[in-house]
Amino acid sequence: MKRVGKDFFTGDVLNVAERLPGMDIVIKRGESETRYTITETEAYNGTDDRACHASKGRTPRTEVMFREGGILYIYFVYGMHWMMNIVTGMENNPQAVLIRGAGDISGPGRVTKVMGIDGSFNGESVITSQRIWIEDPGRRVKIVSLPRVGINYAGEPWISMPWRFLIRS
DNA sequence: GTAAGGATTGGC
DNA sequence: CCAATCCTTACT
Repeated sequence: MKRVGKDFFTGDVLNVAERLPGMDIVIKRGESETRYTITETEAYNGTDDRACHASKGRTPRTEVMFREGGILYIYFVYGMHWMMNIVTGMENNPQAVLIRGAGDISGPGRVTKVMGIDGSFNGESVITSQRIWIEDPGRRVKIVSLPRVGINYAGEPWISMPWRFLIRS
């Protein structure tokens, strides 16, 4: 079993966000497992990062981000899209990695739609879950980092931080 | 209770 | 360019 464990997800969000592209998300439904290679991520880095939901404090929605890394933070935006994040870091240090692309899927809203991810996955542990986890096949991939998308409201310097990570194709 | 706005997407 | 669509948060 190549399932990625707790030590990886309790590490710093920037390290996790940069290393996830090239690893696989595995979704198990019934007896069938589907693998999607992660192609794009973004890091949301603690209470100082004005683009991170946790910068507004510990609320019912952001509560999962304050827990120990390795669980999912799933939320609903624009009245139609689910966003999937993996919480990272230690307890009380709210961080998460947004999954923006996997396999042939481009865009975070499409990722959750194709994978069947919704609010029922919020707080679920990718370390122990029997329906979603991460595997590391040991692929060598080149990573490009760029500014994050859709967070202009956060202002500088957060708009310009190169915390979006993609596989260089 | 009310209001504003969003870590997006698809269509014009 | 802009509408869709509803949840979360802040404020009265």
